[in-house]
Amino acid sequence: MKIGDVAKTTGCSIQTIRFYEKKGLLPELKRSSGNYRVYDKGTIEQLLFIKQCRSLDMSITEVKTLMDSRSKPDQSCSNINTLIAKHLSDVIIRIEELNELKSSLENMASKCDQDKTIRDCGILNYLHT
Amino acid sequence: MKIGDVAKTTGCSIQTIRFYEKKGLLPELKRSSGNYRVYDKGTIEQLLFIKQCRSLDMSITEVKTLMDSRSKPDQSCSNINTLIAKHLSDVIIRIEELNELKSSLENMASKCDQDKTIRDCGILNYLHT
DNA sequence: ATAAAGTCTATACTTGGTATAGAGTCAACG
DNA sequence: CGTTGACTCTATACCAAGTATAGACTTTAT
Repeated sequence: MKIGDVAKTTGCSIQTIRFYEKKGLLPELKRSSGNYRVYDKGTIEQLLFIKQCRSLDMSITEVKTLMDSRSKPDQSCSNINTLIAKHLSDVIIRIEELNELKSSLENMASKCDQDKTIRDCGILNYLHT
Repeated sequence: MKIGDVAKTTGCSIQTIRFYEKKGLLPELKRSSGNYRVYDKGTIEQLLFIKQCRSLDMSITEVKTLMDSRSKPDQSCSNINTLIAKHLSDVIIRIEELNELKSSLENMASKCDQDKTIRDCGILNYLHT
């Protein structure tokens, strides 16, 4: 399988696949006689795993940690639980931040309507305070 | 006033102030004989304005738009209202995305507890699906 | 044989800063 | 007057997570 096929199958772009490889997320890959990357089913699974993690907003470092764990099947998975718990707590904190932001913006938006001049704009005056 | 004083007064770092200048947010500044940047009260106000906008998560481009508007006091402020409304709607969309993310993560976290091996980790198995 | 499509590497760009290196400036102290 | 220390200058590189090119090479199809 060549990189174009992999891109179609996984939905990752060609550049992204090469980018993940450079970041160390796709180990030990072979090259054809013409120096083309050669992929197998395993790589596709790995890419889908990465995609799944990324869709959950995990960083590449986090994904790498998870993938490294997979190669040590007899170890405890407590660090994985911890990683996910930390990630979840980060998301919750971010939601709270954004909710406060939303209130501020709504408050500010209410200070003005469309039909004023810049000079009298309630939003700009609010920001200028 | 030199850049260090401005940094202390505004709470922006020295590098950040120079960065904003390079981005065109701090116009027409003077230099001392020794080529030091010289600031006045106006610049401080401008920096606080930028800081306020950034604390509302506006992009530098958005801030620039607002600052450019301030120099045309007789124009309508409708584009400012539009800018803020768009920004608010982006924030709301992001909150919704993060709430879905949170549900997914909670669901995934519930698939496992701390005391399993990597092989049997409910989280990894969930992600691998 | 040649043209088109695919792939290769290397590099630059994005956002909003942060962090150096190496050089120059300024004030104070002896 | 010299020199030390604090401050500032420019230029450059770095972060995340890709995206987008240029220019060269390989493979495929006609």
